[in-house]
Amino acid sequence: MKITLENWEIARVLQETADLLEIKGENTFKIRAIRMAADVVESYTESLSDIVYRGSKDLRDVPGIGEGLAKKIHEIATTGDTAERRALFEELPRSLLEILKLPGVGPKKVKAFYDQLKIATVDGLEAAARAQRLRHLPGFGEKTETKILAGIESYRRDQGRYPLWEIEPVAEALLAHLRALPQVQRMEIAGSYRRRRETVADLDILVSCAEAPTVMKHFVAYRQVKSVLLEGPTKTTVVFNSGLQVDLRVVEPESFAAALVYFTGSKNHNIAMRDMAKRQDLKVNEYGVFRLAGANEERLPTPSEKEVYSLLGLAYVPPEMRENTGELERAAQRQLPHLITIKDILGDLHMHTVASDGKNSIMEMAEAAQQRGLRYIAITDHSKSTYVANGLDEKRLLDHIKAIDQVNDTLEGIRVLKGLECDIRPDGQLDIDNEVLAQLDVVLISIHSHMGMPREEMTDRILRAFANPYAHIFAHPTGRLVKQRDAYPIEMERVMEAALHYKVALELDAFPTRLDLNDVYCRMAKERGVKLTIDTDSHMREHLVNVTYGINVARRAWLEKSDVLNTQPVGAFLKSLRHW
DNA sequence: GCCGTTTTCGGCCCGACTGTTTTCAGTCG
Repeated sequence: MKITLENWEIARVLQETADLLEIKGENTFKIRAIRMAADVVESYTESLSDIVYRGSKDLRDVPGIGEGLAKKIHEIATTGDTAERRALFEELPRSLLEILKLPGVGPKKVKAFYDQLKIATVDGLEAAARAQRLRHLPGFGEKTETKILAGIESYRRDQGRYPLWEIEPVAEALLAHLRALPQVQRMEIAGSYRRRRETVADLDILVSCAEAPTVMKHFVAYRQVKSVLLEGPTKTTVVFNSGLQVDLRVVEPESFAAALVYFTGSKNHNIAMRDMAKRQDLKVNEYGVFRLAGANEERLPTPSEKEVYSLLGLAYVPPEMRENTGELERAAQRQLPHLITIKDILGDLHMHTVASDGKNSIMEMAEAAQQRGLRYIAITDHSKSTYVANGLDEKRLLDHIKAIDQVNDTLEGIRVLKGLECDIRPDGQLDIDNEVLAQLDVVLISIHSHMGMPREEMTDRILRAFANPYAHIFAHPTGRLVKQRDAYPIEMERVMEAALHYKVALELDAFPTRLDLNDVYCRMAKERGVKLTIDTDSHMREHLVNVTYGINVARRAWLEKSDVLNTQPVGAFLKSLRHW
């Protein structure tokens, strides 16, 4: 039977294999190779399942994948698992993987607990620690026992990764606290926060200051700090009352740029960059760039991040691109894309009013958009199938069209387009008559019901909707909600092919809980020549600011102005619908 | 297990901090 796995599902099997091999004590470089391959798979913009079934490409052409991993991936794509992983699970209980997730517990400790005390679960470990049985193991002591109990507590309370939009105000407040110190020269939030990932696991704060101890003291005294995990002369780690972990690193001013590159990461970007440095007899670390000459090393000046990259023969790489997904090769060839910015967005094509489930009138939304500098918007209330949102039927929609015309008659400087967010019924038909759709400027189509359909049926349903000549833009294409709801299963390769065929644009819905399409799929669309739109899906005028979260995703997907339809003036934009 | 202007074997990024150690292994990022 043919099974279809998304790339992230294949990546997870590989990561688990790596975890198990690590507990077994296998060669660390082999493990690293598997983890690297898993990361490559997860961000790969072609379906590996598809490649395997079609035989359309040699997996060994993918960077980081050679003979062995190509075989493993083939096996996973066709059977869902590997014989190797099954054998490992015969030997080591699955629950060990959970122990491995505990902070401060790595593969060596997991192995020691299991081999010497037969501990296989987090509960078992907790009981052993409470009974003071861990301290007798060689290399362990009383403090380790205490730390493990604390680690278990934080793991149980841990909410994992936090959405970026939730963390931003927390981060800003902390920066304000630190900025109050006159000794602080430069300060930046680095890590995945700066790379603008949709969620972050912790905050990495970088400060340049000649008096590190003063900054550390001030940091630890912050009112949100609940406990201190590590405290050294240059690095301190604390946990906030909310459970968020925050790292502070203090460096000398001359090292700030190199440290910023290092702490922004990602890890794989750093590894690849340092590897490139080594080939040029250079060394890169968080203190600077050094030229190696025999036993001596000469420190090269790095006043800015741009200099750090430049010394390695690279163009400056924007933080959002630093994921080791090909950006370094492009930087070496001076062929980095010119990433889209918020200023490029001239229109917003997805918003609701009091006519369906919005909080403001057409006029209020238009005025708010105009204040933000937009040149056009589309009012796209729900259609009748979304009855929980008071969706419009044909008659109410026709009245709404008239109301939009009236706003256009009275408002200068912004154009309000007549639109609809039209439901795709389970059979793939749109739920509003074509003769009414024909009177609209912009028709979004989207799925709000029957999300549990099997992958193939769901894909067929979407493709039938694309065939409707009045469908312009497929809104929030996967239906996922960040950390709340997985995407409904679809065959993304087929959806993209059809989008290109019918010239239906795909939406990047910037609403912070959606961010749909995500970064990997947006990049996939760009590579296939499928156009996107970036819209806020606003339900009140205050939501219009959320476009910035869409820009975050777009930049991570390497999108340029030309990839996004609503960067065009309104006339060109309207002509481009179904004709890009 | 991957990879190649040191190539098909022998390398594989680099450093901070902790706890248990008398010089370092484990963990983390």
